Amino acid sequence: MSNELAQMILAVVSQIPKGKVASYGQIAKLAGLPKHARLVGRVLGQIEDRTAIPWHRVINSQGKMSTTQLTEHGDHLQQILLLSEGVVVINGRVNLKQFAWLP
DNA sequence: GATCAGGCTCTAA
DNA sequence: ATTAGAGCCTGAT
Repeated sequence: MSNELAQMILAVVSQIPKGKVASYGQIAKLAGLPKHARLVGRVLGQIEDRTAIPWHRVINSQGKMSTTQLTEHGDHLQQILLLSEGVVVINGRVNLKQFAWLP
């Protein structure tokens, strides 16, 4: 794993404004890594709970969450976090037209 | 929706 | 150093 790439990716993720979401591919592109969507997912999965990165604002291009994150309460953590910042999540899906982050 | 193939990194041998 | 397998994806069938 290259920390350089991870840092760039995390830097971009950190820039996602509250109440908006971005796709893996979009993050990769903004980080200057056009075809590295999968790497983004990998990096996030690695640091998701160890850092203060808003990983929950990153979803796939179809507006769905890749992993089913469950809390001790048995709820979808990512969904809860998004809802708490005003992003509407329906059936585990986000309305990209409305909440996609447009830099 | 579900499926397929593409493009690229990471890890383990 | 090279090879092979697998992956929290995407865009087009």
